[in-house]
Amino acid sequence: MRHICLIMDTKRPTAREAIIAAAFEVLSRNPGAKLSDIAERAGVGRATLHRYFASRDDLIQALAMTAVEEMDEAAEVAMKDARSYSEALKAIVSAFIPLGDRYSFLMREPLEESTALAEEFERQAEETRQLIEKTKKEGLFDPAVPTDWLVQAFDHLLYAGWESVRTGQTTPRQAADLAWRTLTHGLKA
Amino acid sequence: MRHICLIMDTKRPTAREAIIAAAFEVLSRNPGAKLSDIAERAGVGRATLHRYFASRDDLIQALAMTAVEEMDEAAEVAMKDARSYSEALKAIVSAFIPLGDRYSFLMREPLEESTALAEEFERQAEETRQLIEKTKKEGLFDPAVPTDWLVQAFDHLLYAGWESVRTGQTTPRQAADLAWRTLTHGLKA
DNA sequence: CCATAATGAGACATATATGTCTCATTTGAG
DNA sequence: CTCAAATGAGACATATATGTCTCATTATGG
Repeated sequence: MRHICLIMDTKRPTAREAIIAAAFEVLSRNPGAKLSDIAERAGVGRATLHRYFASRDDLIQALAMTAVEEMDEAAEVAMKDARSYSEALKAIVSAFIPLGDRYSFLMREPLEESTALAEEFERQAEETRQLIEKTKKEGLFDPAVPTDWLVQAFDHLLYAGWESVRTGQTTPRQAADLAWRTLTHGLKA
Repeated sequence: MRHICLIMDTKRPTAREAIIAAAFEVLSRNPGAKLSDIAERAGVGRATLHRYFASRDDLIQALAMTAVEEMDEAAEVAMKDARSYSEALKAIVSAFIPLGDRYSFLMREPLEESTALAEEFERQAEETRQLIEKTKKEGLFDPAVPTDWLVQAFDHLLYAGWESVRTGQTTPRQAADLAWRTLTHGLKA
């Protein structure tokens, strides 16, 4: 019996996954959307949503966790065939830009406090930090520039890319190039 | 009689102004704070707050309008003795960085729709755009870089500076320098 | 000192999302 | 087919900020 349950846990195309997917869709368009909107979009009853996610915060937290996992995965794939840390960082920019329209609403949520999620955030931030440190040693960035600022600039230029794509000003590819150029060489003539 | 009223409108050290000041203080620490918290901080009753601002949205809108005005003023002062548009833009970065801790919560508010405020936003964005266009003609930026991206990068590096100051990573002066450097020359070695 | 306006305190009504619970129905495994 | 688990629909209770209103008190201008 148990092994069957385990299989079902792994391959469950509906319910929980459908709700998470619907939540991303709905909340990215309207961050204040009601749970009933999300349930409807997911094609499930509101009660079922509550069976999987006890509260709104629970759901938001699950979304954030999903985002972290997907970004981890995207980063890993992007770094796979990079020949240097600098190439890897650049590849990550390109890989993250298309994720913006799904995740950007999370920035407006008052997350925090949850230990499990906070740890993941911290870990991911630390990984970014260390990758940037390594690119510094490769000579990509001026060692005199604080790594903290590099992280801030990296993050916010990513957001700028998201916004740029969202408003139709650029394609994801263009946004990635512009963000990378800004970070490394700036925009001077 | 009327002239007296006019004078009172101009010099009113209490009530409305106190509420706005308190709202900035309270909301920048806790964006979801209750109106009663704001009223208390302002030293007025909740009813009085409602006499000046019919609804929460009204208050938020007034805060946004205040922010726009203060940024206009800060920009004007900063540009006063600039000898070029490029210098002016740089001065604006320095002038805006210290404003972050008061205004950043406004980014999380679902503003929009209000005609008067939306117009101000649009005007200010357009002014930034045109200033950047002029710095382009002075040779500060690569003409091949879309002005839209320059505006995005400008805004988001400003936010990066705000965050950097807020978390104590840098002083406002350092943040301004780093943001400017990133925008113009990037962070390469 | 007077009269008007502004204020504070608090009761009151409202709205609305949220979370809980029940029960009939459906689904899926054996 | 049978039964247990999952689900949907919807009633129900709850919580809480919000906005309104009243009235006694205070402040202020004349």
